[in-house]
Amino acid sequence: MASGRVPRLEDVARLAGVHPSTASRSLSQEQSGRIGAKTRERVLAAARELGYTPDLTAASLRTGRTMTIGVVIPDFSNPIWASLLAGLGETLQERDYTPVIIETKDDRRRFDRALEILTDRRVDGMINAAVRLTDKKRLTAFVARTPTVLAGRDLPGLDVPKVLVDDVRGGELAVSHLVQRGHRSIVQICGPGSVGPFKSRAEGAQAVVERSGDSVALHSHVVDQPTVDEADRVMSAALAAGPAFTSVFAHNDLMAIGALQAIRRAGMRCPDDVSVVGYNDNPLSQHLAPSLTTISLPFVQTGRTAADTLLSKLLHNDPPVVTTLQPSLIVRDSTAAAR
Amino acid sequence: MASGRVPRLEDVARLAGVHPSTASRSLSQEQSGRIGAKTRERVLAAARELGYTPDLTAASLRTGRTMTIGVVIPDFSNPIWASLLAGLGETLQERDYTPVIIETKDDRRRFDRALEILTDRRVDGMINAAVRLTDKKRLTAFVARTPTVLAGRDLPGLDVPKVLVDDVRGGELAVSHLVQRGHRSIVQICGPGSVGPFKSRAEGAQAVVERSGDSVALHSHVVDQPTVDEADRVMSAALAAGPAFTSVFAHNDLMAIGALQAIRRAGMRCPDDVSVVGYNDNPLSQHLAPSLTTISLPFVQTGRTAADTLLSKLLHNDPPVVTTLQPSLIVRDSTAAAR
DNA sequence: CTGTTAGCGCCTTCAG
DNA sequence: CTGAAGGCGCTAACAG
Repeated sequence: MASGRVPRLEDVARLAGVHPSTASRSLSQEQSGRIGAKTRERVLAAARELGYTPDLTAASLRTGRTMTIGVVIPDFSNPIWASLLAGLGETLQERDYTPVIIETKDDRRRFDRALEILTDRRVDGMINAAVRLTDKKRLTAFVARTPTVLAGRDLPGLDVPKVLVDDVRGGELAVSHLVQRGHRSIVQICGPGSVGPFKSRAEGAQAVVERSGDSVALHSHVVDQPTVDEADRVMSAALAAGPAFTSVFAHNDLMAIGALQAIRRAGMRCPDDVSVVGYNDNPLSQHLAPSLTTISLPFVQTGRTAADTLLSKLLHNDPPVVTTLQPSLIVRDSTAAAR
Repeated sequence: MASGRVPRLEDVARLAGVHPSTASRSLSQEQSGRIGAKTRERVLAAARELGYTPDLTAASLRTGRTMTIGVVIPDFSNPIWASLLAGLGETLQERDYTPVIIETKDDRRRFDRALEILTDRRVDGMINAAVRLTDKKRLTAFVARTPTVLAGRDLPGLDVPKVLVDDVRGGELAVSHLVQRGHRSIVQICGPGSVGPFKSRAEGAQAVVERSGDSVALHSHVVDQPTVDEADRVMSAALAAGPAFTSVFAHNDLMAIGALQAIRRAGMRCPDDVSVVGYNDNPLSQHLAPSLTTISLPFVQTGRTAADTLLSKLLHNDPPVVTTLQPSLIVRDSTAAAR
């Protein structure tokens, strides 16, 4: 019943009547130039007949390359990382690299474990989208051994290629949109400060306020987890304390949804009473009621560029480059002029 | 600068003053019983000092096991698969297996490519949550070589362990909920029939209607892609044709969102004018306005059980088992009594 | 309990 | 252009 042994190179060689090394060369992309066309054809035919496909893991022992790339992300359940994976997966697959994807849940132990697993598997490189500002030490050792690209989250002082988004600018876009619509009192719901992009968004927000010369008040709240429920809690408290504000900048769309929920529960309306700006432009955000004004980030391109950058390091040993992509404001129905 | 060579077993052995194979045994879980406590301690110390960690891919050549499990899912961007991945990832990691995750986008070529990649990598097993009813042929060959578990989607006639959800029951739950609330005209938005669970949901819906003895009308529309936009399109058309219906059963939450959107745009209200039931209980569905009545599926448990089932095959060669988990109805605000 | 030996499947020198 | 030989790092048999 079981289809018997998996064929090896030797089986192909025997069937084609050549030496295994000749078979190997015939099947490899690089070396196949040095092989007679007829021999090569015979070998390919034999391989096809047996259903032979080379054992990549065995080959890696000899070549020193596993053709795997570690990919570390915070969370499968956030669709923004799905876009990143789509971008980089496509690019890696074109070069026959397979991503080994691990999620950290922004948990320190899981992050460490991820690096261990990637080390044990001898991945040829890593794309890391889950670094926190507190991870420098443990990353440094890894990075010394394995080519690494940071994607989406920076770790200042780590000298590796990076593909980043200008989150300071993103924070500016969000808050200046509100200011331009006449809002003078803004509540900001910040994600954890250990995550670089959240820190940058807050900086951008602050910069706008400062440029406005004290005419705008920014009330910032930091949550431990950037979730719907946490934002709901913060927003409810803010509303209960007396809504001296007319707008909200949430550091991601999930938190914006939490804010919307709290606003609704308090019997107020968005955007009539309170305007809300999110961040990330999650796929569903445009389908909410009201549809969410938010900051869109080029995640697919981030993934693609991160993969390109890593491959250029791996294949041509190119020097580290930092690419910075730009966010953009998407105006929808959750923001209106201040009342 | 670069931390030099990656240490090998030989380096550890030399530092500990033992033979490499002794070092190997000391580091392995299984064999370490047959080693003197002191020797073992010396080896572990040496390994720690050098930062040694075994090359899993080299070891696999000898052991014949790669300690990798292929995981095939339709789509990273759908959070239900994230839950599946969470469940199975946890379980696999406990046994030192690493998942190699590939998405198919429910595209035939990508599905084939996924199987090729997993074959080349010599994964020890596969958990496949992306089979379509049309995939039997190409799966059969793979399954003969590699232990496989089907998760969430069945392929009748394929004799492998399966962890399924009773989607017929799910369809029944959804539609009988509507019937009990007095709805006698229901629009059903069906996902592609090549995907087993969609077919089953439609069967369940039909069964309820038949049991009602022709007192309920079910108008079914099949879409190519189970997306927000497709459902919006179908729903808009249905509304334009004259809303002789009072309720909608969408085969997943995304399509329910599309339906809600179309209803809103047509100037009608949910649940006042039209009730809507979704399927899957996406994380965001409870935060929509109105919050979505839907069918909840145990995805985390599906993942966990699939991993357990596969491991029991791998480790104890247990015979194929089919586990069927039950869906449950979550009543929220998108459904009300028929007007 | 530990050392010796061999070889997993493949690719890559080196010869011819 | 093809064959011969060696070895990547590790672990499993076999001795002792």
